[in-house]
Amino acid sequence: MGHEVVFLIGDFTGMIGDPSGKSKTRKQLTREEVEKNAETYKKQVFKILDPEKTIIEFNSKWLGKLGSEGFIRLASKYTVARILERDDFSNRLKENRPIALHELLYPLCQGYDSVALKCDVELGGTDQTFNLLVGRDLMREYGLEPQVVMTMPILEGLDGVEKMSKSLGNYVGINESPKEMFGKIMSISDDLMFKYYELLTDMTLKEIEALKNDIKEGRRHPKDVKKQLAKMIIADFHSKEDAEKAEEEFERVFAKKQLPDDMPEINLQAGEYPFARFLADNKLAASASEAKRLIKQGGVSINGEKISDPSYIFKPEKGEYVVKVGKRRFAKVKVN
RNA sequence: GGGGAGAUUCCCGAGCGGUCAAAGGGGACAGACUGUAAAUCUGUUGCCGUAAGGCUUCGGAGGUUCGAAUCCUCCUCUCCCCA
Repeated sequence: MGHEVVFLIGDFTGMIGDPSGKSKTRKQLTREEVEKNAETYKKQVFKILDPEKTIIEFNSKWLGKLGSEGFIRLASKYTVARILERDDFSNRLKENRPIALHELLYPLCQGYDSVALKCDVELGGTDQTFNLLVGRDLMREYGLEPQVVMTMPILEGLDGVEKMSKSLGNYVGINESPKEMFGKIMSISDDLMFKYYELLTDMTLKEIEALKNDIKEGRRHPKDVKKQLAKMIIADFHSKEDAEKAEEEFERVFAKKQLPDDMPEINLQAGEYPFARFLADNKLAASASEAKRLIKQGGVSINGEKISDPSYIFKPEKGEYVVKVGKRRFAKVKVN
């Protein structure tokens, strides 16, 4: 329809921190952090968007120029009452939690982006509805045709509760290895899997419905359907071959309990090592204390043999050992 | 400007001079079960140490005390009420 796609990186607004859905004041990012993030965003979007047809913009370009005067003028276009309509603000107010003044400015800044870009349409998650609508109001104030707002459902994270986000640690990263992706997707619940089908694949709702029925009537096993999901997603971000490989690897390691084909290697001299210390030093456990706990709980093995003594002394001789910690931490120990 | 309440381990939150590395819940991790599912059950959850034990932690800095998360002083931050 002759639209241009602009992928906007909020490098300026990032310094405020989006208060959306947050119950507390968000940590402000420094210039450097924001710039570093921006680089990784670029890398990630082009896995999906066509670089030829996408313009990347940074909102510091116009917001940075606004200056104190410009900011005051911008702030004069909106009222406190209207800003406070926002759920997270009014909730925080009600519950006597702090709201810093700059947070109130966030929606205005984001709205001003639409003014600066003279947007026709802005897309965002449903959690962005308020901010997107402020954009419309501001456009009107600045004598522009208000943009059309399109929102999409929020993708839940692996826990199935919170929205998927890096800071919550419940995410699958676009840049992650096929292997990681596969594992993470396989660990979601069956219910959540359909949501992922909806939001992350090109399958129609009808097809997904059919899938649900197949499972319900026993024609397909949920595990296979989930594997198919994982493969589809990996094919999008990596390739079909990578997806196949990830599946094989997964089957080998978890279904057949064999070893992964690439393990981090640890080189060692023959000798005696307090085992817990050894695990901590090689990052297989956060600390020696934690390593001891894991051993006590039966989560640690050498060459498939469970170690149960927390004060075990590891006495490797020349050769190779496979150390397994928990379900998914492996290391190959090479001893000279 | 005046008055009041508060800051506790990853998060929420109890504790109010020794029995506190600190209840309880959440999260996370491990084990059982399984489909590495989810749910459930059990356990673990500051660091060092083979252990005995030691060390550091309760907003920050001092102080009182044989002994402080707990008492005092100052500081920082947050919330409420009045102006």
